[in-house]
Amino acid sequence: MAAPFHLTDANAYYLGNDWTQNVTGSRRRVTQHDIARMTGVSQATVSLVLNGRDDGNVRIAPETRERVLHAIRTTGYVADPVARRLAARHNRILGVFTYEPVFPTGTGDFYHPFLVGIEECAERLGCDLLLLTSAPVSGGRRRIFHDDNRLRLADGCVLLGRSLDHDELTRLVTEGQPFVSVGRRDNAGGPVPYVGADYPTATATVVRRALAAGHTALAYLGQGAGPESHADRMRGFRTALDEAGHTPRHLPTTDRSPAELLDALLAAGVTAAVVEEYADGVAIAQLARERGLDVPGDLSILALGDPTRPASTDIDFTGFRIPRREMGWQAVEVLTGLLEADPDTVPQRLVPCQPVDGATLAPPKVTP
Amino acid sequence: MAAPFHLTDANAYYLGNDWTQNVTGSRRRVTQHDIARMTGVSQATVSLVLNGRDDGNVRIAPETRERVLHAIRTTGYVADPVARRLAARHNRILGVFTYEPVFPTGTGDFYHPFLVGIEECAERLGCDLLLLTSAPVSGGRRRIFHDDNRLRLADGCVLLGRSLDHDELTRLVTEGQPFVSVGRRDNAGGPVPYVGADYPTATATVVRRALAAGHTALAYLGQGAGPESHADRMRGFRTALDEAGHTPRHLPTTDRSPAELLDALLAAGVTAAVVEEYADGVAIAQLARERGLDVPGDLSILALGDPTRPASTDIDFTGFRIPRREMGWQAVEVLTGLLEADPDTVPQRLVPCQPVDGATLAPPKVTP
DNA sequence: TCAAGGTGCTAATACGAATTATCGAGCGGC
DNA sequence: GCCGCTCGATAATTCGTATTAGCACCTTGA
Repeated sequence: MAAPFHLTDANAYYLGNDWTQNVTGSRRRVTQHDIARMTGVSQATVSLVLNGRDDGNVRIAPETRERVLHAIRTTGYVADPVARRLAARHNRILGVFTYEPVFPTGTGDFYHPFLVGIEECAERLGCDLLLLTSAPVSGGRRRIFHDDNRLRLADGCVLLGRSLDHDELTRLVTEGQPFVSVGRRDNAGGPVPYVGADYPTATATVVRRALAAGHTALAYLGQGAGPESHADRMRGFRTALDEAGHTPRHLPTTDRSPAELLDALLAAGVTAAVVEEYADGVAIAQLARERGLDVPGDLSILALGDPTRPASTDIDFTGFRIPRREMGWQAVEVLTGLLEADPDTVPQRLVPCQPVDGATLAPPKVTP
Repeated sequence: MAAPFHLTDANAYYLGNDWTQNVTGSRRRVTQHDIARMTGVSQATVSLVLNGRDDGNVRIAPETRERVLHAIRTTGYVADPVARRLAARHNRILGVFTYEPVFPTGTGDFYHPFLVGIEECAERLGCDLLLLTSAPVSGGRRRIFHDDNRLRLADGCVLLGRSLDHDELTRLVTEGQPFVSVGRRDNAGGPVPYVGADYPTATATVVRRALAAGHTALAYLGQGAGPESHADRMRGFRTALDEAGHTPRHLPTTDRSPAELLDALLAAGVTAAVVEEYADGVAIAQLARERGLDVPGDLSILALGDPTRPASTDIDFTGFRIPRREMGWQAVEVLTGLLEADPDTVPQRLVPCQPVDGATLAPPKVTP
């Protein structure tokens, strides 16, 4: 296969075929130079007019300005963003990098809400979004850094992903690449600008609700370690229980079937299960009901966030919602703040999660 | 200012930290010029080595090549994609323009499947995607052309939208902007490269199934005109009925309530309704059932494509599925084909729709 | 010994816009 | 008539890479 896109003067662009050549037969786009020649001024003047410069050092006669603007209007000239970026070092384009496809096919469309927020904010700020889809996959995930990395085409970059690669993060920090991480937020060769969900607070709040309902035997189901998102939930869980003077129990889920987990819960006399992974909550709840248990009567189940894996259920879990759209929005805010070196921008943010009332929390039954 | 490894109070450190400066304190990246000075060669040589040029006109001594490569490796030099693009006049970036937000919040997420296909193909081809989100809204929709249009950053552009603006399309053609329209496909000041769904064939197939089931009184519900997607369906409908020698009936939906439509259908003795708009099918079916009619026993309903407006129902309509993902994929293929001026690329394509068996088609009851 | 040919590299320039130092013209004041 | 000043615009340079013409040097061969 011939290398696609190898466009030199020898082929597409300049050869002019029916499909990419314009009606006048010319193959070059209009440049500032063209405008300049048309209006009898210099390229510099065109640039100055375009940028509305009219300060102390630079003055353009209104008449000239009008002539130039008119030519621009009639030719439909638009500045080449690439040249602009090279010369001015910015182009109001924001990169978006994910470690998985941005538009996943699965139902558990994890990135979508983030993108909604990112797009909303970008649109409001007049920025375009560059999806770094070309990053080659190696070792099962996309890599930011490779031989033809186009990150720098954008002014800065939003990183989306449940597990960002630590080394790549480090390299970004080291190279001074402006970026914001959505989710991941530990240091990597320096402080990392991030927008995360406030899992500790949200988890603690949920746990306190369970405590208020009368539960004393609560267990945390999940890893409780590894990614910050997990460790943070566990931390919130611990905090709330410690406050109340109850023992925090931890039931690791790795390599255990829902049945084993449920058995373990019941054997330990747990009345409220706090599940890290939504899908685990679904499995446990279904199994419990199949066994004739009442959820939440016999067992309350609290879900720490929306599904990240596809999980279909009609159960309305009590817990919280991860503010993904809001996080996307704020990520763009942080990024543009960094780019403008705005001292008022807080570059590390935790966004509160939204509590979900749901129907899986009830006071524990009093053991006879 | 060295980055501390342990932060007791991270916030204290944030103040005054330059978040876009790299660790060495220098803001400048390594350039080919730097490499050249380090190795005692010229910038041109570095470029030649980097591009692996070693043909008739250009020769580099293996020893020199190694020296340069070594310097590149130790400095971690990466070519600036911006400068590269400026010189090469292409950048493997494909623009994606939609007339509505790319990531709609509504449930009827119309663009998503297209985007999935577009991204898949772009990833395979090593292209990045530029979402033209900064297009300002005027007159209720986004405009491609405006004073700070960034379309030209991309090599070419995929146009998504149920109703592309004819004038803007014309301008794209006139200016010789490489683009592909997904959906719309009439000429606009010249032939328009497009990827569309094969509505005529799909509709005719559905109608033939109804005919095979014994229906003879079929009616087309919908505009049947206007956007090509509507006109095409109508055409397929007509073709299949003409073939079979039955009268094609048309029931325009504009300004008519579902009740009126159902009344009209029944009054005309129609046994199978072929609905242009999924949502109309839902409304009619529900109403019919409320009135005690059996769907499909008393009335078969055939849906010509997936919902474009949000419509929730548990009815499993017989009809066809629009191959949106496939269309997105092929749009990228066409676009890159145009860019490469590949003579083998067919720049106007109709993709077959996937038949859906469903449960809303049954033989008509024999009238006593 | 001199032309022919090959080898290895560089100087110069293009790409398109942004920016700065500078220049000429016009004008008023003394 | 000259200085100083403002106004209006331009030439020249920058950004980092790609490309091409051509130069200097070497080796052959006759």
